[in-house]
Amino acid sequence: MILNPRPADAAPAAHDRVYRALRGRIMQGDLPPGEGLTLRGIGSEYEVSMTPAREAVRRLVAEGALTMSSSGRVSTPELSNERIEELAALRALIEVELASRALPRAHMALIERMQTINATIAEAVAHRDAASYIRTNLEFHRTLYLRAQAPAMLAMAETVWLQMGPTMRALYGRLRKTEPPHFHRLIIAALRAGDEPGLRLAVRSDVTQGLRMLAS
Amino acid sequence: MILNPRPADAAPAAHDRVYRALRGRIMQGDLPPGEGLTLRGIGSEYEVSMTPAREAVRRLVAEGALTMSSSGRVSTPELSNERIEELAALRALIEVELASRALPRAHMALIERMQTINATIAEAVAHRDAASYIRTNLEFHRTLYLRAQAPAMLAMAETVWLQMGPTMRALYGRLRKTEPPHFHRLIIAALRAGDEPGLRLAVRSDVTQGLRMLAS
DNA sequence: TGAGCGGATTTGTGATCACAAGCAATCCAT
DNA sequence: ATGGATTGCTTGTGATCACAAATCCGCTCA
Repeated sequence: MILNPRPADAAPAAHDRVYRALRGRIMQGDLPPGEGLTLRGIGSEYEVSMTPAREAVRRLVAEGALTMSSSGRVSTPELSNERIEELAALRALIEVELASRALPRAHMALIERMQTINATIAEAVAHRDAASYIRTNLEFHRTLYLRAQAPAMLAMAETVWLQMGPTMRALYGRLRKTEPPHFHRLIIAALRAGDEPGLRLAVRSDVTQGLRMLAS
Repeated sequence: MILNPRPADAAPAAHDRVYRALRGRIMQGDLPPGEGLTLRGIGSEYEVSMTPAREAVRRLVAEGALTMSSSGRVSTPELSNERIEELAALRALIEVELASRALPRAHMALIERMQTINATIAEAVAHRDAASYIRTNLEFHRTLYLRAQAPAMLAMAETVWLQMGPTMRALYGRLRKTEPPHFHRLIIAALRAGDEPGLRLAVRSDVTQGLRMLAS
């Protein structure tokens, strides 16, 4: 019985390649809010026809990563403050639960890996590299949450990240921040200590800190 | 400035019509888990070509309402027990928050409407009408959550419902239940009393009761 | 100077087709 | 009679095209 008919080295489907490329760019804030996209433009950029471009866009719209006007034009979303607050609240709910579930499985090797990622984040902050900052920050969280063994929850969390991508870029770009992430150290400390309430608080604080930037 | 260029009475786009029809059938448990779907079959059923059928399916797959094998075949998902537990936990997290946000805005008219819906649910239970039960049960919850004024959260909750649709049908179908929903009365009572902790507990209990059916 | 208008262009939508891969029923050899 | 190869049908994918609607740009007229 063949379990995985598609070999790992096979060429991925065109629509999936386009989807992944666009998704990565959106999630790490490569595209500013309100950026317009056209099917023919995407198609020529990735050297495919309109069909796979349309499927990739449709999927991203379904995930909330792109918005579609009533006439079918697609663009990156421009989030209202209310929606940003909602998405931050969702992050807090879901990611606190993910962290809590990951805690009993978080061994030393994982914590050290997170510390390494955290060092990379500090570097990105020092170099004012917003894209690298966002990408590595998400990697920090994902590394922890993968241990929760909860794929549906992780997928939900990533969907929220995706929706906030363009806005995050705009927020961090306007910010003159030099200090490395404070709450990440608290997260790591709580993991070491096996301190579940402390971990929940640290994750919630880290996730909602963007809101404070917004309010200022 | 034209805010909504597409009049309300205009014919909706074909792919959207197909999407809505399939979504409704999946969410209310019309399709059993593991049911296979074909693009040409969907197309002929709704009298459209493969293109809109493909877009509707692609969107439902992105939302987790359908699964796609590595060869591209689509079917309703057969959820593992671990995934059902995850989805129930997500429902508990998100819907408790939605209920909590709706509480201060829940006026008498809303509570009475929910009681009316609850009566319809009792009828569905008495008639052993699983599809009507699921549909009306979701309407009960949605009526409350709409008051939370949190569209992103509501969308997330609906996505979870969608993923559980086929499985819910299978669960309720195998159940020999005659009593109307107990926790719905607790929800209504907590709303009347303005009792937030009680409301949170009642919603959490109602949402996770399916898990107990699964364990038995 | 600016608002309204008309045509040219861009853009999304849906249908159709060619193609390759999957799947199943069939047929043959042992 | 049974296990395995093979043939034919089914299915998803991607390209292309026609079409309608939206958008944009330049012009005109107040």
